[in-house]
Amino acid sequence: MNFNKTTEYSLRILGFMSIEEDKIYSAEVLNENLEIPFRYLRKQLTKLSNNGLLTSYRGKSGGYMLSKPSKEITLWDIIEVTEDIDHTHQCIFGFEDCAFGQRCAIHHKWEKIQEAINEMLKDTTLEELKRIGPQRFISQHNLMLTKNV
Amino acid sequence: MNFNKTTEYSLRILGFMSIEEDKIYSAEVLNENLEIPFRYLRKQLTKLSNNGLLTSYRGKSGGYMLSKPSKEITLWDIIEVTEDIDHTHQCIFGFEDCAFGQRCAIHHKWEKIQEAINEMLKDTTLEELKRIGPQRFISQHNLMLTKNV
DNA sequence: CACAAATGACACCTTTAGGTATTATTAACC
DNA sequence: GGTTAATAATACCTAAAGGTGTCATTTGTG
Repeated sequence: MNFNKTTEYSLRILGFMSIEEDKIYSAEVLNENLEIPFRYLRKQLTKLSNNGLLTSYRGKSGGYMLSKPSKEITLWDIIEVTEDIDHTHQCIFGFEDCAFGQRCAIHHKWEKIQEAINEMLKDTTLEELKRIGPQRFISQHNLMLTKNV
Repeated sequence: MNFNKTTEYSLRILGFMSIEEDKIYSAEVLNENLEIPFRYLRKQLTKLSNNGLLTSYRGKSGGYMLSKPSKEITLWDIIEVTEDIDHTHQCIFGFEDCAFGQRCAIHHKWEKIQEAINEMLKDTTLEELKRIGPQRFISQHNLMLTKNV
């Protein structure tokens, strides 16, 4: 009952980038601030670009920037890219025809929760994540660095 | 954002068994009624037994039975066996220290949903699943059989 | 134009969840 | 007690998610 690592990473990346949303961030910089394996981070960034969440700038002094104002990017938008299953209507038993056919006994309960989740995801924008503040992310990194001192 | 197959299967198994909760069901019978690969089903059943949700009877005319009245087994009990992560307090960003340390901006929203889920899981017992009725499960199977006619 | 510093594409490796196969053990029933 | 029909244990296989490595392409700048 949680999101996969790819979603987690994407939320972290975009959350961090929304702190200064007009800035171009290189993969290098993101790697220094977020705890995500460098190659995988790179892969993710290209994916997020290809799916229109980021604009990428190639060549020297290139990098990535949010493609839209942070307040126009919802968590839902992000998750649509990173989780490929349809999570709007799913039967807790995993029966194919449950969502639209015969309902299982606890379907209504489960549906209510799904709706609450979806609503939350659609209502929450990256703007809201700014409040995390840079120190939130950076502290993680420093923690690792200071260990080596 | 959903449960793994193992959880799904377990809910299906126990849901089906709660229809006639005093009956002993063999793996064979369960396999005829639920769409779960036989070997994997067997494995699951042993696991559910080892974790106290089912009582197993070995030898001829053996099988499995709910270890407690269905109204005393919650979905939570089941999920505790089948999903090994701690899903009570998790940061949507996957930061280790988020749950009890510095909170991320949307943590409270996420926490509310988690609580709703947990509450639902703890409140719902297998008793409630009886209402699915046998035809709910069996129809799935018949669907496959009739295809071959 | 050449070099350096960035991303893009694509193939490959690793770990884990999901699924199989085999052999051992148990217990009812003749 | 032997046979048969069930579960138990354990090891192995497979597919998909997570993670790496290499080389090509782009672009700012001396």
